[in-house]
Amino acid sequence: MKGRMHPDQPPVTRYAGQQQRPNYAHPNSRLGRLATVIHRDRGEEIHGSECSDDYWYRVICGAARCYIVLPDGRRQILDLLLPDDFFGFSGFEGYFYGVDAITDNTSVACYPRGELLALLGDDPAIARAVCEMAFGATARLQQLALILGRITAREKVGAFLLTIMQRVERGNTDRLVLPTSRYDIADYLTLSVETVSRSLTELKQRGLISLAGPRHVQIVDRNRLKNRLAPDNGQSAN
Amino acid sequence: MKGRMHPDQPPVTRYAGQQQRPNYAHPNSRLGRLATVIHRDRGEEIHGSECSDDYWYRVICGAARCYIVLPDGRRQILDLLLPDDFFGFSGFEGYFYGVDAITDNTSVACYPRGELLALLGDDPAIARAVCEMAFGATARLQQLALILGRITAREKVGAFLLTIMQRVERGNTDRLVLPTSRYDIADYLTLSVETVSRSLTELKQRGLISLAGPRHVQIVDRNRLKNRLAPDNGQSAN
DNA sequence: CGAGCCGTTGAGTTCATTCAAACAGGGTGG
DNA sequence: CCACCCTGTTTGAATGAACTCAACGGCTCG
Repeated sequence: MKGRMHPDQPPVTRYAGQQQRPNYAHPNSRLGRLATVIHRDRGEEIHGSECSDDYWYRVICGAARCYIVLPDGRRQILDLLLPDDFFGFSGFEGYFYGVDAITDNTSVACYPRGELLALLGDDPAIARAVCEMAFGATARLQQLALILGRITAREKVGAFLLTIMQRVERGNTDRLVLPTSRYDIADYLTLSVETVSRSLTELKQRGLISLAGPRHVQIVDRNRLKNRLAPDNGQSAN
Repeated sequence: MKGRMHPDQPPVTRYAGQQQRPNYAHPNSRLGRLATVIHRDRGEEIHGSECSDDYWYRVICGAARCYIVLPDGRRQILDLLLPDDFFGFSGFEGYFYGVDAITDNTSVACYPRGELLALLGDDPAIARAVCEMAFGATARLQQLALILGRITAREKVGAFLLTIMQRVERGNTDRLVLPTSRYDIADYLTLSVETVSRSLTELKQRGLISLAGPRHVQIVDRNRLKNRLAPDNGQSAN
């Protein structure tokens, strides 16, 4: 659990914002002084709902998963956080939720909710920065809802690959090193691990992607991956 | 299609924020002057992606649905907007999206994205208000992702009922008048209409809810509805 | 080497979907 | 008043897809 798990793990310094974003929260800014920075290796808990306060989280380097444990014991990952991504849980008092590192050497800034809210009214720059981070979180959640709304497992996995590729590689290339395990993908897409695995091999066999090791993905046919992965269902709903 | 659609529709003035929120955007405030207010009846389009600008939307009275049309023609509803709810699409350039009224006499304020962003740095009060609206949108999207993450259709429908009940009735009662049709529920939960209908009748037959007309729902057994609707799966995931 | 985790593949079952039909309610017009 | 249409909702039957259970290979680490 400690050392390198996969020799092909990506270097954790890669920049991964959705749009370009200012470099908020320098350690000596007002926002930065509010934060508690936590360093963790893969699989270790960064924060959980048993902590006394509610927090918002921002990944500094590495990657993290924000999840909720459902009443039936399953784990739903609500967000995958790459550097500069921001996330806060809202209205989940009854549930257990938490943030784990998914790569080694991950650093996360934790902002106490109340104090962060109190700062909003004081400083327009802070409010603006927080707004933009919140919009970034909203954008990722919209993407997740859209992916979860897909019908077939192949479509979900395909949309996941395209989305995560956009965030990790910023659209510069067709190759991707996944920061997530199959289990994390499954918990993110609400699929079983087996189905994720089967979908990936099927996408490979259809020539839409190619795999070089479990985490090295190359997009071969972007259009087919984006548009119609279901065999055939052309008619609209409603 | 014109007059009152359901005589039992709740008065549209009911307050429906997730947490208590200030009354932003009075028509004569800076934020209010930015807005274009649109009035629509049930089923009419409020705004769409063919419009020249990107907008953020806030429901003043009535109810609305924010949706995206997927490449396969299906419609995914990303948010149901009740009074004072705020929503903006992010990063869906390739897709068709829109906002429709789902009750008669619905009014929606449309804020042009660029101008709204420009205001953020100027006025801390505006930035704070926009922040809180964005957090509200984030909270609803998290709830949606959590609901979509459920396995069975019964669980999805049950979670939907509890969530929408919380938002419409604010937890004061066990009775609810749904603002949505079965079709809207289906597009929100990514289910077929038939499955939504079947799930509701099954929940009724199990004694978890009771139905008086298609839109009158009463929660009978809140705990069972919340916790385990699947027949039997006690073991934890992971 | 054995233990443990991750990933893949196979076989059988469950469950949501599609296709199809029927019913209820509102509205209109003969 | 009744026939008719249209929308929304419900129910039935059959198909198909993802799930569970199970097993195996690869890899790391102790």
